[in-house]
Parts: sequence; C-alpha cells; structure tokens
Amino acid sequence: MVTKCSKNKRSKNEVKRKQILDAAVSLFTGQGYAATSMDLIAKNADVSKQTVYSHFGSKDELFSASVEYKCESLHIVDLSLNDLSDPQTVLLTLAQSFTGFITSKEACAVHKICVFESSNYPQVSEMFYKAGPLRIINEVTLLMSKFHQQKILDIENPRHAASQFLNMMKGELWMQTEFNIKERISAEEVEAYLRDSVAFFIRGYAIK
Amino acid sequence: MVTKCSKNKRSKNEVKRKQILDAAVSLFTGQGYAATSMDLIAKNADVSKQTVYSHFGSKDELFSASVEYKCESLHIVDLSLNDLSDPQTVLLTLAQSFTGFITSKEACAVHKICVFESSNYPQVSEMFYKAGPLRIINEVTLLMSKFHQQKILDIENPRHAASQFLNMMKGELWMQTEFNIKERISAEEVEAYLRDSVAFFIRGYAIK
DNA sequence: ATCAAACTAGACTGTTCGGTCTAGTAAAGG
DNA sequence: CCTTTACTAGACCGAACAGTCTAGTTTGAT
Repeated sequence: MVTKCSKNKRSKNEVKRKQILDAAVSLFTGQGYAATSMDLIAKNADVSKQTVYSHFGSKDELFSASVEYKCESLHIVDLSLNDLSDPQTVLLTLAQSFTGFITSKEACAVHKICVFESSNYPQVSEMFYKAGPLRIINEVTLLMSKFHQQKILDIENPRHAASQFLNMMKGELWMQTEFNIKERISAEEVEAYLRDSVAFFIRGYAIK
Repeated sequence: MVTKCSKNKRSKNEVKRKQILDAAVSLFTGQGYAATSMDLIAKNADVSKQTVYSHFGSKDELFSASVEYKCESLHIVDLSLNDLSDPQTVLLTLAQSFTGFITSKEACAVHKICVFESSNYPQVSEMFYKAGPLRIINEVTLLMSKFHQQKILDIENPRHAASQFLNMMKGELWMQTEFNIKERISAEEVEAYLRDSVAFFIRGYAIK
C-alpha cells in the first residue's frame, strides 16, 4: 500500500531526523551556534554527516529547524484555572510556576541563544518570542480580564497588568540565573519575594 | 627623568591599548566572541596583530579586559535626587531614564554578550552583573528606603520594592528590544505603560 | 530478486582563525 | 651613537570547520 510504504520509509526517516534535531538543540543551546560543529552534531546524533546534510541543507537551516523544534516541545506554564475567587492563591501559584519555568535550564538555554542570535537570525528569535514570552503574556492578559470582569480586582488595562505582574515576578533570581551567578538568592527569600509581590499586586489593583 | 621617561613611553602604550580595547568592545559586542577574529580587531584598531598580543596575551584575556573596560565607561542611570516629596514625578523620571538606558544599543549589546558567555566566562558576566544591574538595584533600594523614612510611601522591604519597580518598568519593550523584534510598541504606548505602572506602584505602597 | 532511496564511513577541499616567528622600523634615554 | 622598547607587516603553522564527494551498505517496496 502506498500509505504503508511511505509510512515505513518515512518512519525511519523521522527517527533519524529527530535524533539530529535533539542533538542539534542540545549542542546549539549548550554552546551556541558558532561553537557547535556539524561533525559533532552528526556524531552525537549517531548519524553520518551526510545524513545531516540530506535532512537539512545547511547549518543555518538546521539551526532554525532545531529552535523551532524545541519551541514546539516547550510546554509553557499551565493556566487552566477555573476558580478565581481567591486571587492570592491563584496568583501565587502562577508566580511560582512561572519563575520555575523561566529559571529552568531548558527555557533559559533557548532564551539565551535566541537573544544572542537575534541579529543574525531575526526570524528565529521572533518565533521564539511569539511561542514563548508573547504567548504567556497573552494568556495572563486573559486572566487579568477575568479578574476584572468578575470584579475580583479592578484592572482597567489587563495587558499592562499582565506585563507588570510577569516582569515583577522575575525578581533578582532570574537575572542571577541569566548571568550564571554563583551565590543566588535563597529559596526562602524567593518565596518571600513572590508572596510580597503578589500581595503588593493585589493591593495595587484592589477594588475600591 | 624617570617619570618623564615612563610617562612618554607609557603614553603611547596607552593610546594603542585603548584603540585595541575600543575595537575589541565594538566587535565583541557587535558579533559575539566566537565570530570575532583577532586579525579584524587588529585591523580595526589600526594596529598590528603582534601589538594586540603584546598587550593582551590571548583572545580570552582581551575579551575579559574589554568587557571590564566597557563596564567602566557605562554611565548608569543618575539617581541624584533630593526632593522626594512628589514620588509620582521622581519615579516617572527614574522609570524613563531606566528604560531609555536598558534599551540603548550599547547597554543591550554588552548585556547580550555577558549573558551568552556566562557559562564560558562566569567571572566576566558576574563583573557586568555587579557593575550594572546590581548597582542600579542597590541605588534604587536606597531611594525606596528614603521614601519610607520620609513617610512618603509605606515600604517595608525596600529591596523587594526596588526589584519590583525596576523589573516592572522593563515591560514589553525591553523584551522586544532583546529579541530584535521589528514591530515594537509605540513610544506613546510605552509612555502610557510607564505612567500606569508608576501610579500602580504608588497605589500599592501608599501610606494607609 | 531487484531496484531505488536512505544511510554510513571517511577522505578531501578550501577557508578561517588563534597564535607564533621573523625581520625590520621608529623613537627615546643614556 | 648605541641600546632598548614598542611597534609594523606579513609570512607561517596547525587545528578546526562547513560542505562535497565517493564508494559501499542497508532496507523496504515492487
């Protein structure tokens, strides 16, 4: 059958392709674009160099494809919340999973390379921006709207509020992660900061 | 005289050294560490390659020295404010100069490379962190303390407040700058965001 | 069984780059 | 005048790398 044929043919094809992409993502995000050689990608993917080139025409192409591939697999903060009546809890939970996510090795590494290569590969960095930060901000904007609609908080401009909230939560920890600083803020201090910030946020947007 | 001797000898020395550092900073921050060749640095500095190597032993050394050099010349946001009685104005001014600074090409380029090379050159990125972000946050912390002391705002934890304030002001603009996004938020929108955020901040820390 | 597509191993090319070396110049102090 | 120090121009070395090519192998559909 045609379907079976193409399936089997492709299935192997896809396996190799994923091996290549996995190796590429890992190396590119770990060492950067320039410092990563095609030979090493092939070796780490357990594949011959020629196969890499038959799947992806050039290093550039592979780079774009691998960032895109990674973006698809990055599962962003989950925002499926129904009961919003207790904003304190809702926002603290959100804050915690958000900071957990943005300081994770994975997210951080992709973020770094996209920012760094943003002048050489604007389309790549834009893709990441849309798949990551922009998506989160849009979802949180929605959440803020709901708070306003349900008269739980008084948020005139939900997008501003979302931006304020998310940026605020980054705190010092995120920068320390970015810069790979040794002595970081303690977990307790982060926790305290998040609590403080959530309380502050609610205070600033409390119903009069 | 000994002094004259060493002065004249050194004076030429210093000129070349600065030429090299200037070229190096410009290239490193513009294209990154790996993509910048020592030959090009020498050429752009109008100096022979050997001279580069006689001033700085290796590419690594030159990189560290040039980031350090750049950090010294980065003049951070000025915070010499005396009259704090009108927090609205004080904070808005601060917010504006802060966002102006962090979205400037210069600051952005150094920031990028320090973040990117933070795993290869942790001491370099740490130096930048301390000379830049950390210094600003410390100064703003001081400002927040003053607001509290003078009973203009009710800020229990000035460091948290400083972190919240600065991060908040980054807004979406900063990320768009980082990612080199084409369609950015308009200047009016940024202005509106800053105003909103300052008002929100003051609301959250108002005296009861 | 056969055929074509996918894959492998590895040699090869041309280039770039970090770093060294050489030979020679400019200048200033003694 | 002589010595020393900084500098220049450019050749040079060895390594790494993107990308190509070849020759042979595996594999799955017909």
